[in-house]
Amino acid sequence: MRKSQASRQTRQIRPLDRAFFSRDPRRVARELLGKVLVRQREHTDVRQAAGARLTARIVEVEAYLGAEDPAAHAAAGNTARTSVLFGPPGHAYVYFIYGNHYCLNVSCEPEGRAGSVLIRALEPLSGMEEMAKARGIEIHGPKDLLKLNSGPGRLAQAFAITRDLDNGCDLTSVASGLWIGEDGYRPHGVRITPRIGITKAADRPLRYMLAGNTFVSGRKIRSQ
DNA sequence: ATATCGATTATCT
DNA sequence: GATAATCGATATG
Repeated sequence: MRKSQASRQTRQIRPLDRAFFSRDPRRVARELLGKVLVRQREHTDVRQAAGARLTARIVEVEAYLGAEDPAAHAAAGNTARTSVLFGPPGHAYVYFIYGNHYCLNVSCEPEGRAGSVLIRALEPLSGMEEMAKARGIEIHGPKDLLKLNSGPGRLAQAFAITRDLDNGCDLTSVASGLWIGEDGYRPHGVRITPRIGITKAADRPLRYMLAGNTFVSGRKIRSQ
């Protein structure tokens, strides 16, 4: 077990409140590191056991600053696609990209402003078998855990996040079946770099990650 | 080890 | 018609 990983311990998880998200996305991004994404499916049949609870710690995010940020989808204005970004904070903005992948954001700032945070990588805590099944892979060793949630498209697939089902859902509500919570974990260090995979405003330092965490997306670099 | 490329579709020009 | 907040496979040193 590498010491760079965040704690695997899972205490009780309590959802974050709306005020947490009603702030500048840079602030929200930094403070989301170490929080936990939870997927608990509703079961419609009483005789059927509830699905496994999927939980994973947020280790990498990016801030998007709203209408004035050229790299943000909100720069195109309030359209059918981006309306969630302009709505109340703490809601899921799910978009489809490159014909293949869904990505999960959380809306930030008070209603009317379109800042958001893109969730880029998670460290799995529970439900790894379910995640692997959703990803269409098998886990044979510790290295395979890196393929579950390290990358925005991957984590969306692992958590079975789609636009039809999850866009606009309230991430502060346990009843949503998809929410973000706090389990008492406190990050040790935060590292900040430019955002990944964008062409506009590509130099701004708006990518936040837990320093040295193994589950951050992208290639591994020695000496950090 | 890094580099390049194809997949596949919603959205905007 | 072009581009995109990506991933995985393949090629090459």
